Amino acid sequence: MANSAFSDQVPSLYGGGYYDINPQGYLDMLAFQDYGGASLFDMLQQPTPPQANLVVEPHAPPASAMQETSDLVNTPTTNSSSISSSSNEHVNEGDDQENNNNTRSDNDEEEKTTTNKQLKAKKKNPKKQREPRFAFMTKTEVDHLDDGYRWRKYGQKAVKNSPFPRSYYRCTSASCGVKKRVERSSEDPSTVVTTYEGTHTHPCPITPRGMLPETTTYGGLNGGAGGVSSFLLPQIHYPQPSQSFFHNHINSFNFNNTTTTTTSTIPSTYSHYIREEQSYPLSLSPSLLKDNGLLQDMVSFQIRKEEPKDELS
DNA sequence: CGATTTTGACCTGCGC
DNA sequence: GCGCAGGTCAAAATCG
Repeated sequence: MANSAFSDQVPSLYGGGYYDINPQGYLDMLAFQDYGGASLFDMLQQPTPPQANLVVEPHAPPASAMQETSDLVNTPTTNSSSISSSSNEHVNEGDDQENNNNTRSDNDEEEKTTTNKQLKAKKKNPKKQREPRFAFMTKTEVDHLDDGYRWRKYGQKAVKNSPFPRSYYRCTSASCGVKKRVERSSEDPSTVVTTYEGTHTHPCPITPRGMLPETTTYGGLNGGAGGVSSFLLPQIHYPQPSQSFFHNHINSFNFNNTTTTTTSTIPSTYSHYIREEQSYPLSLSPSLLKDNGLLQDMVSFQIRKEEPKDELS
C-alpha cells in the first residue's frame, strides 16, 4: 500500500465515534513561529498566545472551502505532507472524554497494582474506549519531536511492510494517559508520522527556554545547528473541564528542516465546512511570518470527511 | 541511583 | 479456531 505508515495508521483512527466539538463550535489552533532559537514554549508564556480558530459552520461546503481559507494563510508546498487528525469513538457525552482520560488512567493504575502478577491480563472494558487520536506527518530527520511534554518510551515494534519500527510513548505525567506513536513513513523516509492518543490532563511541563529537558531532541540529527525549534502539540485549555478534543490546539507550522502539517478530520457527524479564522498577535502578523519565511511551506488544512465505519448505515 | 530506553514475551483484535 | 499484526508489559540495560 502506498505509504503504509500513513495508510495503515490513519484510517484506523477514523473508526467510529465523532468529535465532540465544543458548544461554540470552535477549534482552537496555535499559530507557530520559530523565534530564532526560542521555543514555542516561550510563546506560550506570553499573556496572549497566538491563536487561530477553526470555526465550524454547519451546512457549508467542506473541503474546497477549507482550501480557500487555508490559502489565505500561506502557500502550500510540494514537499509538505498532510496530516490527518481524528478522534475516535469517544462516546457521546462531551464530558466523557475527560472522564475517560481520567478514569482510564486511574483504572490503568489500579490494574497495574492489582493485577500486578497477572501479566498482561489487562482486561479493560469489553467495549474498549479509545482515546481521541490524531496523526500528523512531519518532514524531519528527527524521529521524536519535542512537543513540550515529556514522554517515556514503552515499546517499539516493527511495522509490517515498513523497514522502520514504530515507537510507543506515554506521557510521563502520573495521571496523564496520553500516548503517542512515532513511526517513519516507509514511502518517504524523510517523513515521520506521529499519532497522539488522548488529551493531556495537565499543563505542559516545559518551562521557559533553557529549562528544556536535555532529552529534547531538536536539531540533534542536524547537528543542532540552525536554531532550536519546537512545536507544541495538542494542548487542552485547562480552564475548561469538558474540553473537546478538537478544542485542543492543533498546529501547522514549519521550521528549518522540519515541516509539519496537520489535517483535522471531521467525522460525518460534523460534516461542516470549517473556516479558519486567524488572529495574530503583533509578533505573529502574517507579514512577519512571511518575512521570516516561517510558514511558507505550511500545507493547507484539509478537513476530511470521514464516515466512521462503525457508525455508518 | 533514579529515570529512561531497549527488547522479548505476551495479550488482543481482526480477518480468513 | 488459527494466524497475523498491533499494542503493551516489565525486566534488564543504559544513561545522566
